[in-house]
Amino acid sequence: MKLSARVEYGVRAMAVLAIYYQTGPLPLREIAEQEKISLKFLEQIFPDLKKANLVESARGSQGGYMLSKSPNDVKVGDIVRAVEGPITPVDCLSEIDTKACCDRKDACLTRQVWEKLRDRINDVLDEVTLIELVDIKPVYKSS
Amino acid sequence: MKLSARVEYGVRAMAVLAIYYQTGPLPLREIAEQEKISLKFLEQIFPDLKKANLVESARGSQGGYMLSKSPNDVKVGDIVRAVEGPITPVDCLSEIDTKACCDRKDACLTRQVWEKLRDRINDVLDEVTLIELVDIKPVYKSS
DNA sequence: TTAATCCCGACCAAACAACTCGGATATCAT
DNA sequence: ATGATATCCGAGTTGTTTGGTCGGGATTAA
Repeated sequence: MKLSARVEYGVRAMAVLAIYYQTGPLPLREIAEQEKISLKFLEQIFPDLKKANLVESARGSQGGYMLSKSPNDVKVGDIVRAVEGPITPVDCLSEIDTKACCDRKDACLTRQVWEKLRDRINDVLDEVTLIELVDIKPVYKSS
Repeated sequence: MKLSARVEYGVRAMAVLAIYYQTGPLPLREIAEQEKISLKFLEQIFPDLKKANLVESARGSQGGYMLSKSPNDVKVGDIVRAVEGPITPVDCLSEIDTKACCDRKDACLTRQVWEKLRDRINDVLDEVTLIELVDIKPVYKSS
């Protein structure tokens, strides 16, 4: 039940883009520096975000990436699914890969739990948008 | 966001044990056959279930494993945590491993989502007990 | 033209997952 | 006692995944 570094970095990077929303394209180099993430690794992640229409890119000098819609409308779930693919706690649940499923589909005692789990995970991740990540300022302890 | 085969097998095995509750110890060989799981692999999983006091063992001939409490009282979450350890979507959240956490703990924008996610996952898994897995008979399609 | 940027594909080392193997030890039935 | 059947224990193995790196190509603003 771990998220990959890809996802973690993807969400962090998108949060940064949310902060710089509507200020023109932001180069990955900037994000990499701010978030201490390998530039080359970020370069691998962003094509996925682009395919999912979450970001737009501008090539060449002064180029970079920008959100393709308001931070309001970008759910964390969108990012996770874009970067890691559909969320399936067990392979058995993936629609495409029905052969990997247990043969006795109907009799499978555990299937229901994993379905419930999958749905709930998607729910939580879809409840939070980039706005919430960026807007709610953390409270610094005075002690 | 995948569960390991260990967990999947662990839950399936515990479901079998639930069916045979109070009929004496059931050898892993039986479970392995019924669920088509490698015996040797099961042997690796069960010590964890025992450490978590979910099962008791009887050694030697006529031995095997049995639930140490009623299927009512065994939550799927208990099994998952026993077999895979505490559920932490990102390392940053594990209490023990605070050094792995981002230095700027309070300022971390994404932490809140992962905390929420972790809590919800635990909630779902704790809502379902072995009884529900075993009691609710699946509906076979007539078509 | 040059520097910055996205884009693309290959490569790589370490970690992990999912087993397998070979026994040691305990216990019951005969 | 002696097997047969179990749990127990630790190490080895094999393939995949992860989390990167590396080198360069294509594009564009200054």
